[in-house]
Amino acid sequence: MTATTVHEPTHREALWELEDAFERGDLITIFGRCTVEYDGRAASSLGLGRRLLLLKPDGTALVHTDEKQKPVNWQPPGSEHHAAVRDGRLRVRSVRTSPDETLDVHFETVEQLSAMAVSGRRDLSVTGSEADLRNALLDRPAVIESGFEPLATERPTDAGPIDLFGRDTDGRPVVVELKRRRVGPSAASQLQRYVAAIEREDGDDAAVRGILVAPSVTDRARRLLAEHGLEFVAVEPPSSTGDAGGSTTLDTELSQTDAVDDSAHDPAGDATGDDDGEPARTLSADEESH
Amino acid sequence: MTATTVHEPTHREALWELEDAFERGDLITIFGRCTVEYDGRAASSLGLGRRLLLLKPDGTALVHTDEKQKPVNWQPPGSEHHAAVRDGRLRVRSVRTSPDETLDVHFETVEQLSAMAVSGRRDLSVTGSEADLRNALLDRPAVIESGFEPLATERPTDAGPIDLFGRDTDGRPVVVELKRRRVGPSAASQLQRYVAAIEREDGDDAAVRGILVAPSVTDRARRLLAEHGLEFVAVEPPSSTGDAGGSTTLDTELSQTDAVDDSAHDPAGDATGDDDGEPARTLSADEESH
DNA sequence: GCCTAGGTCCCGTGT
DNA sequence: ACACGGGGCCTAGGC
Repeated sequence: MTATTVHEPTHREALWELEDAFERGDLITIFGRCTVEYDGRAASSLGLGRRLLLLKPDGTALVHTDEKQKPVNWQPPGSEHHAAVRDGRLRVRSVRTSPDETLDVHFETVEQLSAMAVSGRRDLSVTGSEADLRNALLDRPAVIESGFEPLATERPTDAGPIDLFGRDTDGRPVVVELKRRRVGPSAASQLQRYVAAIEREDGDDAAVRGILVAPSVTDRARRLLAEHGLEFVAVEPPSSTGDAGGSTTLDTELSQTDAVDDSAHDPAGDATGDDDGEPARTLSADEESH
Repeated sequence: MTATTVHEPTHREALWELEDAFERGDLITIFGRCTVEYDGRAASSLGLGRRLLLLKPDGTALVHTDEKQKPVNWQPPGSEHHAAVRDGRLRVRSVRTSPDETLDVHFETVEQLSAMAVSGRRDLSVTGSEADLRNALLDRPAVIESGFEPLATERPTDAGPIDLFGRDTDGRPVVVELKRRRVGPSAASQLQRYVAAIEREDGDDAAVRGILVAPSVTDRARRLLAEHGLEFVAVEPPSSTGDAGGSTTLDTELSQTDAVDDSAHDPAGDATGDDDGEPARTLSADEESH
């Protein structure tokens, strides 16, 4: 039996169970009527109510209600849990330093307390991240633009690391910013920062191009891109189920790879002139690290 | 008794309990050996292990291990929970649409299943937010700069809403961006976007000033600010316990309000020239919306 | 420890 | 619905 539960314990019984569970490194759930106070980076307080407190052996504390994905109050990993009986209530206090933060949960009554031994893998492999998108594009750089040659990923600049850096067929440097989902103004600004940084650093006469690669872009972001002569290429993230126009299931082979549309990019700079109707291409990311 | 628990139930017993709990709108916890698969905006899978599944009546599903604050897998509010016995395992499936997402948790064995009726307030009042900082500054605009006159908050522009907009003693428009914590490059870019937008819209001859108000700024962000002629004012967020130099406890009265330093801001633009050692001022935000 | 940026971000607010 | 930005964001990766 790896899970022990007590119902309606006295505060003192609950305290004993808690101390034992802390000792064993168990995952602990406490359900009961409680108040919650937090003070640290901000401050908050929560009146009486039935809630679930989750205590992890790594120092995490989570207070959950019946709504929302995020806990109504919490303490990050690395905190220290302490339990005590004060003024007829069970007080569970979770504290950490740098920054100094304290979470206090005062239980008027504990309806249930459980302790469980957790085990097993906790690392999961996620597909569909921006890194997957980057790898897929490294395999098929022509999706960005026919003849695009990748030179570096995460290239450092004064303004931060560039997702993907390369050169176009004319030999002009190209800064590529990747996003796994629809982008807003901040992504446009981010790309603009990087382009400006490369222009300052390389200082070549050749103008630096900036291309935002994402599934789609908001109107405002599109305008901001245009203002700075930046470009946009629509690409669905790998493993996305969403499709724009009866897309086929993801194959390892991308269908119209070299049908990159003959419209030459205009060197003038008022780019982003791709037709709006252009459907986003879907990428697969079967091969890791090629 | 508002919490019911069954230990080591058969899958069929667990299923009955689950259906009842769904019906009652209870908060449910299931602890046992399980695998987890997710497919939707991304995709992931997680091998066998002992974990805690939390199901909320609002459709939220959370899979927690013994580490980290964030669940290892989850489903947002609005999803629909379904339970079934398949291939000798208890399958809990949480599904939502737009975007289409499915979370499957397959329990090989259920060690414990609990259902509890949650109640009580779930809204908490947090102090120390950016809005509190804004209100404090509206009460004491001289903290930003002697003679600064606030004219609008959340003023809309082509680039998005400006936190605080006003005028300096020379009548020049001032864009203020507020941050409750140390800022990096993105905040500098954000401010720059807003300043450019105001310059385009108002189109006055008077140059638009931009001031970033935050507790502190990174080197990179400071350089970016300087490049665009933007300024920085150090202000601690209200209710912060952190102090730079034996700060007093937060009073409603701010101590050296009008000791704003006589160094006139240079109209040239290579600003941000405040001495680095300048200690941040601490604000209180006692009065809401005065 | 700090810095930088991603995230199945979540979440509230406005349109 | 989408859009936009805040968050006690959290978390990972580098330095």
